[in-house]
Amino acid sequence: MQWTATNSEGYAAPAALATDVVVLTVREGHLLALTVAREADERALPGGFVGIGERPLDTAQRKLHEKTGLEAPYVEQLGAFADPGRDPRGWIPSIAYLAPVPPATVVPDPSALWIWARGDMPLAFDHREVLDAAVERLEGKLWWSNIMVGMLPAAFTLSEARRLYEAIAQTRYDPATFGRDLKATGLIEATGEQRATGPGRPAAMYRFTSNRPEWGAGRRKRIALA
Amino acid sequence: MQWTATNSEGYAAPAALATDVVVLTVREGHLLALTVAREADERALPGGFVGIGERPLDTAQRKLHEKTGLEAPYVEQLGAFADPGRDPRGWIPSIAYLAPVPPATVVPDPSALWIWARGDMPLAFDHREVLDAAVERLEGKLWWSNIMVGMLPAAFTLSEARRLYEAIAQTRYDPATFGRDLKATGLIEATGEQRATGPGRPAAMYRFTSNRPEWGAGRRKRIALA
DNA sequence: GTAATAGTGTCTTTTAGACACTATAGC
DNA sequence: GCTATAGTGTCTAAAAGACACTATTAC
Repeated sequence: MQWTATNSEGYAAPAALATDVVVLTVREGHLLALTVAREADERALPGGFVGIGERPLDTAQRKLHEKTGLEAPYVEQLGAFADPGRDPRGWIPSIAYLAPVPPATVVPDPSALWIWARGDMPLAFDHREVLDAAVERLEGKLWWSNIMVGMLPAAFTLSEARRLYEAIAQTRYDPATFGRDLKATGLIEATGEQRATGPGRPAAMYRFTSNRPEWGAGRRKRIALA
Repeated sequence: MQWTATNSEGYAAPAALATDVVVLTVREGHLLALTVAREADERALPGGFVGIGERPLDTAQRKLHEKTGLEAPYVEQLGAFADPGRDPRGWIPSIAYLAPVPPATVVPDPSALWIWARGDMPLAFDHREVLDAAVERLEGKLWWSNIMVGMLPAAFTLSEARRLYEAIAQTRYDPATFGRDLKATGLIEATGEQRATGPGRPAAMYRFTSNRPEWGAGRRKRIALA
């Protein structure tokens, strides 16, 4: 039995408006996406229904907070997914969001599971399509925007950034060139702090200058082809 | 009085799902957007409601056909606009689409009016925001994708293409460099035909190799800053 | 001292911009 | 011939990649 809705003008209306959040991070060189259990052997992206009078972005941020405890990170809209049949419960368009989060993020939800974002694990609804779009968006904006402001800690070293960028672009960057080019985007600044972890010269720390979606000066970087 | 809807589970639901289409073209060096009359002194982007069981992209293409008689051109999703209050009629999320069309396009609708896309004419709903997003998308993808396949005729000369690219990027391109770089995207091919218009050597004709959204090899091109 | 990580300088390759030059048309 | 548009070749400038070298830490 499907959910249905009729509006006050007498026409069929969507049964609800959903949001889905693609929470991405990198661990051990792999790009991971957060999934939650749905039914037997079926996993889905975290998400929920938009309440009446609620901004869909707020719904997405609320869901992100519930799942990860994270407050601030970067969230950007990926697009609408609204083809008929995408949700077996009825006519439920979904607005998908992309939220990169730091590798250290702990997810309290016991049903949560990080999966390989580039794998082929089947997902509920049209969530595989949504996830693929999210990966493509992250790759495409990597060197052109501050999209990584959500995945890097508030202050980070260039080595730390380089490891994340390498995992996303699926390539290796020369440390010297990487630092030069990331600074050249104009999106980061030195904090003045330093951090030493074990042996070796302490590394200078940097931060992104903005949390809101911004475009950088842009350098072209090679992304490994599938 | 606002439209409302309640679903079969007893919860408030969106009153409808809309699509809005940003139809863009270039005339006399200016980027233009198609608007239609709505109420007294108020203009809006063309659009309409998604029917139950209909793909929103099909709704957008249907509306494009009704307004311009155009069948094939490139249509890509811009995103969802669904903040509360965007439509005075009630809770009506909209999925916006971007459709570049050829300069020669004739719009049969007598209420249709081309406005300067970069102007500041106020529009109904949140359509100014939608239009601004469309312009930014077109600028951003200009040199990286086949997004111009909709705005150029099926076969075009490099000069013809250059004039459109210049209007969108708001800059001047060296004819030699322009041709070299457009070919280098790998997105166009020679048709083998030639066309002479008045004096001067006849120009070779080219076409895009695909009508579906594609990414090119990509060259960086400067976009004039606002 | 050695090993490990961070950071600088600079040479080479690739890409983009500028512009002189050639080609083919109408008149 | 002259003018107008199309197209080629090549020099220069800017950006990206490679890599040698220096710097600062733990041990």
